[in-house]
Amino acid sequence: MGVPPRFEPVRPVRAYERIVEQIEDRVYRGLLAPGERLPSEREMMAQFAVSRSTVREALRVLESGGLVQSRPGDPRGPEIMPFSPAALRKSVTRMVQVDEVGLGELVQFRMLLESSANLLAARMASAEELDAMDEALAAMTAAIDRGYEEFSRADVAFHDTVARASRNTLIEVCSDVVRGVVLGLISHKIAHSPDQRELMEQSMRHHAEVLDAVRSRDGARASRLARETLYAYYAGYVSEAERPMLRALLEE
Amino acid sequence: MGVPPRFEPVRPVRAYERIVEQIEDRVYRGLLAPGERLPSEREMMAQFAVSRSTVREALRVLESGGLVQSRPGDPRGPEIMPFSPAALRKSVTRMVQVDEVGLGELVQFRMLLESSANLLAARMASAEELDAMDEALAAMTAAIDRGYEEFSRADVAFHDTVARASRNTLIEVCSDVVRGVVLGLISHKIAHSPDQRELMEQSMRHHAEVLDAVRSRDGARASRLARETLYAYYAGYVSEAERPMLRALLEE
DNA sequence: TGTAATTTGTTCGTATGTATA
DNA sequence: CTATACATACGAACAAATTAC
Repeated sequence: MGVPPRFEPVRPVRAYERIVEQIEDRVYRGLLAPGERLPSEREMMAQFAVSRSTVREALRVLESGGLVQSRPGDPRGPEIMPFSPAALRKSVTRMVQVDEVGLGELVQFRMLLESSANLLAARMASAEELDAMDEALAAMTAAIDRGYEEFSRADVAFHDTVARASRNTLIEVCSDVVRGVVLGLISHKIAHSPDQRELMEQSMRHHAEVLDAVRSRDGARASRLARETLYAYYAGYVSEAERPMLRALLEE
Repeated sequence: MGVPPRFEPVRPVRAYERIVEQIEDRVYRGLLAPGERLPSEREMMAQFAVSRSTVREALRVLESGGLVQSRPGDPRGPEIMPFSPAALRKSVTRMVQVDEVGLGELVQFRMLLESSANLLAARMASAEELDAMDEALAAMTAAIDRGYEEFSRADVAFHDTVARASRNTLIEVCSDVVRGVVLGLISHKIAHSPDQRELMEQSMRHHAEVLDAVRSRDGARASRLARETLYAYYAGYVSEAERPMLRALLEE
């Protein structure tokens, strides 16, 4: 009404960006599905009417986003890739690297993600998914004697199963990403911990409790257990200044 | 123990990737801060001992990740950029575009994010932040007469203030991203809604309630209000099949 | 199995428009 | 206003890798 219509600042659009847009658009519309192939660089050079360097810049950008993958000498052309959380993981990793976020915030975020995942899993999990959790828990138990590496893999599998049972892909993917970043920051500390075996046994008991709550369809308890367990595990690695932030999620 | 050590599959590392790694590494170590400049393409071509095209491919990848920005004719060279959630937003947008996640999951995720943001804001918000929320709410009230565009901007400002008060950058950024994607999917429906004015007034009342709960340091209430408000707003746009997923977050 | 054809990875040289000093 | 240095974009060429016959 009283607001004068204003123009937007323009940034020169480079040739390779137009190519990226066109290809992204086709993928989004489903006209180009994972597994299918893009034309060869020389073919695209002709279709887009640009030089090969320009085509290659576009391909490098698409590749860094995980949308395509090109391999030398492959006459079938660059491959359209299925979705992968790799790009998301890189973004979060960068936030951590440039000190935009610290370990405390990561753990806090993981607490709220897993808390929600457990709540939803308790409500939604199918019999098959409960069985899968059983298996994952058994794998954890068996892995205690085989070292932290193996135990960590089984632990990840358990959390993955629960997250998938939440029936929310965003929760699933974000949990995976944040868990990966947290482990990347402190897994070496755990791996060299003197009371490593006790940590694993304690973890196993906590996971058994979670599974029990999920199976009993007790979402509130499963949710609370997630927060408590994560706090018990990671609070020691978080600076004292950030610890009250984590406790805020416990006293609900 | 019994596990035979296995080799990892190798992917040929291309020249431009090594360049990207070196530059990313310097930025992560703080040796290259936002605002600083990279050498010119010709200079890098000499330092990395590669061709111009290779340097350019690396720069395009870094640019698509939001890490640097180069402009034609600028003799100071490509600029190191501060962190921006643009890359994160793009990843999430892609997940939505390829139908990996639907509106229901997005809204559910937003419910748990804002629920947590409100909970933490009630505990952590400073007097200045409470004042900022007051201002944002006043702006919303004033914007009701100026149309949905303006109201939406004020609404976003309010949520941003609350998210920032949570003192968790991940929550802040993810809320911003998911909110943007959701609005991108349905803002045109709201903009053409016949009972638009009533929606805005209702929204304003809900936000006033949230602010009251935050100011009273009543985290549980602020948290519950976030979930209820979002459900009341967006459930109508979500398919009936997905709606029970949202309700699961209400009955806690 | 080996060979030929095709493709990508990379380099080099050049022309053009643009921003800074 | 001019000179300089820059980024954008083009095109040709060679080596290495992959597929297919």
